[in-house]
Amino acid sequence: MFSSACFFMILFAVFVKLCYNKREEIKMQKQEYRLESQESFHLQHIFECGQCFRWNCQADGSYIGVVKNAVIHVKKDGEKIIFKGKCQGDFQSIVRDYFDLDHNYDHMKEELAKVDDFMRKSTEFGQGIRILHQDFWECIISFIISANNNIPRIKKTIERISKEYGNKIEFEGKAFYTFPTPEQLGKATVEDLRKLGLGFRDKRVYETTRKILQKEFDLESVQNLESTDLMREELLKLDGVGEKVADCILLFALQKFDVFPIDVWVRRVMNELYIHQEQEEKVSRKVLHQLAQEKFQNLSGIAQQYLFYWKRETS
DNA sequence: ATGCAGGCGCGCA
DNA sequence: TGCGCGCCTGCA
Repeated sequence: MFSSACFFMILFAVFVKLCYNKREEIKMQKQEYRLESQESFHLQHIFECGQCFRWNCQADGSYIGVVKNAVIHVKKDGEKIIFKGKCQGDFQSIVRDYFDLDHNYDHMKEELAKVDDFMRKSTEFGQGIRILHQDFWECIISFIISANNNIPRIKKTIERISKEYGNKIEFEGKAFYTFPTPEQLGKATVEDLRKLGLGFRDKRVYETTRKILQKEFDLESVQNLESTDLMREELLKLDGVGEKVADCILLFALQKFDVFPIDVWVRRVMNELYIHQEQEEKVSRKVLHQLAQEKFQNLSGIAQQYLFYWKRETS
C-alpha cells in the first residue's frame, strides 16, 4: 500500500518534471528566397567581422544560423544569393530586415573611401561587409558574455544557453535552437549559468535578465527613446554593460551607424593609423571617440567594422 | 605552463 | 572623473 503510493508520487513527480521541461513547439515552414545579385554581400566578410556569434560556416562555404525564430541557410552561387530556411511568418521580410538589404553600402563605402587612403583600403578589403540587424535582447546578453572573452568561447557559451533554454527547430536533418526569450532564460539560476561556462559573467546575465523581466529595463520603450544618448544611458544601467558593450548593442541591434565601439583591436588600429603612440592603451576613449567623429562622422560605426575586419585579418 | 581574450565593476585618489 | 586591479575559463 505504502510502496504503491510512493510509486505514484514518483510517477507524478516525473510527469511534472516532463511538463516543466517541455518546450514550445512552433509551427514552422520551409522557405526560400533568392537574389539575382546584391551589392556588398560577401558571406565571410559579413559573418567573420565580429558582429555576430550564431553563424557557422559549412563545408561548401555557405553559412547556417539562427535568427529569432528562424533557421537560415545562406549560400552564394556566383552573383546569386540563395536563402533557405525554416520560420514562421514572412521569410523574405525576415531576411531583408536581418541582412539590412535596404541600406546601400556601396554608397557608404564611397563616402568613407574619401576620408583617406586607410579607409579606401579597408573598405576595399572588407568590401562585402553588412551590419546585420540583430535582435535587441539577444544582442544585450551576447555582448555581456563577450566581455574579456574570445569568439570561439562566446559562440560555444551562447550555443549552450540556446540548447538549454531555447526552442528546438529541426532543419536539414539537424537540430537548431532559438536564443531563449527573457522568460525562458529567467528560469536559469546563477549556478545554472555558471555550469554553462559563463564564468564571472553569470551574475551579470542573471541580473540583467531579471531587470528586463521586471521591466526595470523595458526593451520596447528603450528602443523608442528619442536619442541615442538616452538609449546608451539606459543600457549602461544594466549589469555587465559598459561603454563598449553598450555601443555594440546600439550599432548591431538598433542600427545606430554613428556609434563607434572601441575595443582593443579598434584601439590598436586607430593608434597605428592616426595617433602613432608607443603606449596605445594610454589613449583615452574620449580622444578616440572624438577622432572617429571628426573623420567618419555619421558613418563611424560602419568605419569601425571595416577597420576591425581589416586589422583582424591582416595581422 | 602562464598569459591572454573584442571589458566590467569595484575601490581608491 | 579617472585610474588600477581582479575575475571564470579554455586555449596556445
